[in-house]
Amino acid sequence: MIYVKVYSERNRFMPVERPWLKLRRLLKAELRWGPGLGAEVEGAVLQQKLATIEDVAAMAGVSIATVSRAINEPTKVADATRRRVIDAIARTGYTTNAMARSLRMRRSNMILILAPDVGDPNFSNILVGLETEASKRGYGLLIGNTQNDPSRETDYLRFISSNQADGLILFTGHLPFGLAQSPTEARLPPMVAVNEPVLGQDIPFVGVDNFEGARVAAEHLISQGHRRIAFVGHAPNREINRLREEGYRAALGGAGIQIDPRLIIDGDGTTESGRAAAELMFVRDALPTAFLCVNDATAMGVIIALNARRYDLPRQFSVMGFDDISFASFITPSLTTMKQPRHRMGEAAMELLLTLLAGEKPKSREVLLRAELILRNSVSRPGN
Amino acid sequence: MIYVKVYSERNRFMPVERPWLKLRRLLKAELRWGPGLGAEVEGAVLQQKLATIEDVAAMAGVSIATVSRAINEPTKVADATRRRVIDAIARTGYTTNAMARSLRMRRSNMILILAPDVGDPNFSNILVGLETEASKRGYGLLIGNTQNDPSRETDYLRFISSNQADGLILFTGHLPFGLAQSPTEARLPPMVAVNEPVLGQDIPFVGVDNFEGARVAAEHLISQGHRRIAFVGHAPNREINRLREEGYRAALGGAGIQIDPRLIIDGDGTTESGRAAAELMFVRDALPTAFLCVNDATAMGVIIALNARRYDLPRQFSVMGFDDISFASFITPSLTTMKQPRHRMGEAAMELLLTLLAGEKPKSREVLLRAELILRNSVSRPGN
DNA sequence: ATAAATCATGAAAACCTTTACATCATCGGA
DNA sequence: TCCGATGATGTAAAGGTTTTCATGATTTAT
Repeated sequence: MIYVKVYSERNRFMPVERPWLKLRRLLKAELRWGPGLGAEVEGAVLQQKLATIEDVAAMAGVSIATVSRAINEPTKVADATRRRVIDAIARTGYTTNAMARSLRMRRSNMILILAPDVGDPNFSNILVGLETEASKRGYGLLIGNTQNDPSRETDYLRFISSNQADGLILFTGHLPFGLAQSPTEARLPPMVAVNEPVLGQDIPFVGVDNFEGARVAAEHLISQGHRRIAFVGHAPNREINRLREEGYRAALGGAGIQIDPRLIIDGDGTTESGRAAAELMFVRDALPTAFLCVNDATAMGVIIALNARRYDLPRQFSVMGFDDISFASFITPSLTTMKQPRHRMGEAAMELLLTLLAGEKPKSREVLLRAELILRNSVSRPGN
Repeated sequence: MIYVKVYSERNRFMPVERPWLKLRRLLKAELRWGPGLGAEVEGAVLQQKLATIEDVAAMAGVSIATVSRAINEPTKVADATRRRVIDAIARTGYTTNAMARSLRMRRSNMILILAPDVGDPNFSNILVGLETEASKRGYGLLIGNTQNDPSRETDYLRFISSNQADGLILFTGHLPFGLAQSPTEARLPPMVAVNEPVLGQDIPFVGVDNFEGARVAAEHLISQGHRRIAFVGHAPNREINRLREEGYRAALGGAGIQIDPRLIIDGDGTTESGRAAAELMFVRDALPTAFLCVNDATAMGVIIALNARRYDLPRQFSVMGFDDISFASFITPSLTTMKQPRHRMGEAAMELLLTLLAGEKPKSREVLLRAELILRNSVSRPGN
């Protein structure tokens, strides 16, 4: 059904002659550039108003269509003409108005980044990778800090729905609230989840292989001779924690080590949870020789607790983290950990999103990068 | 002078009748919405094409001008009409196309952030403040990572010159290369420098009062009884270092303490420079009782060096930093330092920029916030 | 009762591009 | 010599807003 407006008779206005509007348009060029531009070429950039494609066209003596082509499809214009246009562009200091272009092309060359906490150093390093790849391909980055607030998530989606952004990078681990209700995926904007996958939805994902990384970490401890290895950060409803714990279990299982359930300790990934976990070990009186922590923050908590109890690390206890956050190397003892390739994660995620955006089929909708074992001083052979 | 195009006779084309173009426009609404929208209201959002203001107008039975007014100046339309429009907006799922709006309004409600290193945690915390204030005022943030590369700086300026961003927040401490040559400030886009001022140019600035902060820090050490206080991070051509050293000198001068020039040590603010500085002290054999460091990274270097030499901190040496970076509390001993109000800096900078953007006169073109003394465990009375 | 001010609304311009369609010139081949 | 293909370029139509000016109707002031 088409909605048709029916005007009442009294409302059917007749257009009025307003010749000055036309006149204004004709005078525009002069109003803009003022007299003397031709002579004072250098002065062009001094004008307050920006040059438009029309100014360039007039100066080069061609139509605006030709100017546009000279810029966007240079092969389609004759050499001599192109030179004139380029010259005119230089003289006027013309820059394409991105708004007009976006309006016409229906794409903005902008990507919206939705992150729960922009201040998180883990995030900001990935951001650098995202930025590298985006700017290489001529895309700009728009950042949205949601603080896990659904209303802020919805709010930021306006950039998508208002055409201000073409695609979406998700750090939040869940669909933004405004999109969550959509029954099918068909209407979702192009997006890629990074760092944390979106569960239950088939959203393209770029992240680190947490299972494999944790397995490598645990195997390193085993290779050093540890048998009683605690896992700090049990949280089965958090995907990252769950996968890392799986990796830990796989490694121990592979080495034929029975896991003492008292060595699996809850933790939400904060430094404080690590500290509490270590204390709990002493209460339980079921001490391990090594702590494999779900992340570096947790590991730092463990180390702080052990230091406070005056243990000599790593002689009496080994500790491993995961992430390689920036101060992992500064704590005493410096932390042996699994390094996340954050820069590459960012690049890979942006690459995947831009592929999607171009309408091409990506090689794979899930990219898992390997974490790298970083050897420092928080791990040694047990029982010295 | 107006550039006038003179067409040769052969080029004066006559427009051709192409009635289908008109037809296409007339059919647009139906093509877009398909049949049955009226009946299937909930289905409106399911259409691929987004609703435009015209669709809303048709559905509400008013002109697009009235729809625009109902949205932007609600008081200017009659109550009954406004309700109809709002209803139609809800039914179509209409969102204003930001590109069209920006094109027309000549402003994008976007702010470009130019930072040398987006991954720097110091930066990212300020960013959170910027974001808070910006999103409160309906502005979006566009980030540009320049890595101090002039060509990247110039490149990012395209967002300004193409109207994709209305204003600029500068973290770089200098004008972006593309703007640097401009002889007068008149042509600079609205911008605010944050964290580091732009020297030699009258650019509005928001930062911390480095002089005052360093003075408070030094006075704290003096109040603990220290007299031989080293300053680590002498670098007179860096504004921040210079000011903090001035504050240190002012405090010592105020307390009547002669400064031993051997206690002033070069440093570029890196952890490594702190470590080297501490080593140098031992070489010079002119040991202080306390180290006032130009920033926390330097202080960490000093602490690492002293720990490595098996000194007992803070009993044998006190160390103070500046910044309160996130791991200042995790190193042993935890670092007494001056906390930068980063969140507030971000907010204040954005507030200042938006004031400028609104064409209003700001209260002050320079905002200096006070750093806060954070007492931890790296400072004690000397000579125990 | 009439003139003047106010109110609600519409038509069309303006913002600045890109691009579909059209035109003319030129060149190569028959 | 003529015809078709190709190449260079122009015209005008989108693209979706906001806003100026105009119009009648209604209210207020005289």
